[in-house]
Amino acid sequence: MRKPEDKFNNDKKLKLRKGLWSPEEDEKLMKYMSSDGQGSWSDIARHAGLQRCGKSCRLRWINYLRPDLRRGAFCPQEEHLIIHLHSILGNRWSQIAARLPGRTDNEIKNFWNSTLKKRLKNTTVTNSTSSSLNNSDSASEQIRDHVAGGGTIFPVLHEHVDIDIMATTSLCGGDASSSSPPFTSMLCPSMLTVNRFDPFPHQQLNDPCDISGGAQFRFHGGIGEGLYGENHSDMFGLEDNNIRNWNGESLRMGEWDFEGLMESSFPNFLDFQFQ
DNA sequence: AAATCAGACAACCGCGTTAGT
DNA sequence: CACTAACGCGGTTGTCTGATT
Repeated sequence: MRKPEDKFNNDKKLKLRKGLWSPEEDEKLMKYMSSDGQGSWSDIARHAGLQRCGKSCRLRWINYLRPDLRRGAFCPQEEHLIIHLHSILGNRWSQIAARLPGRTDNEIKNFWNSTLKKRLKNTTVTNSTSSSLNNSDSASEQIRDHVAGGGTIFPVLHEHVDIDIMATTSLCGGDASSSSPPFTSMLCPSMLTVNRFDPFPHQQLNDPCDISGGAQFRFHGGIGEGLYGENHSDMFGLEDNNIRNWNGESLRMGEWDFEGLMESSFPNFLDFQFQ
């Protein structure tokens, strides 16, 4: 046992709040995390004066209050990255989130289920009238199968890629040559070998693509220019034999099963040519 | 203007894993 | 080694909000 239950747990049994967080609760948690943010989550919940279980506090912090969160709409680049990562990793949202700076697994999961899945399904239906799509994940499964078989996702997705690349310029602002790169530069090989990403990238970047002032990342136009400015920090979190998630924690549980696949699939990704 | 619907997002729940005793 | 609290993840549900009728 990590820590014996103490008298506090008798108190907490009175009643724990559930449901949406109030601004006051947010403030309490924020204040506590910024000053004494240590210990187990149940400790934090108690000491911050919250009538919440530790689990709820953890979730609130990770998904909403964390200062390094990048909030707002997903950039087209992020969308493409999610699609590709999902094609490789499946519903391993935490692993996908670990490669998208400032995004949470919950956010990505919601985005996938509410937006991308439908869009991909439509695209796939449009592109392959011969195949039937009976279950809700068939679009991503088709993509995954395709990637696993050595292909790229682009034959399936090229229609909306064209659209999104067009949209990139207006959505992300800045000059199109630097902030709206084609995929070939977005996924340049250097991204696969450089440093793991900085957990607080907003401290060193000023990105026109940023929407809300949270964590940021940028895409440069040229091969050899990496992400995260001068650092070439790796949004894919690949470095040596160590990988960390967005909280800076080491990943566990067979995640390396996917890293090889990740690396081997990205060169295929680069085969794509814009029309 | 009110009712309904759909999409997006926030939060909870259950389960597997980790780690301390 | 067994037990158990804490943690982390993915699936699911609940709530809110804007669009449509």
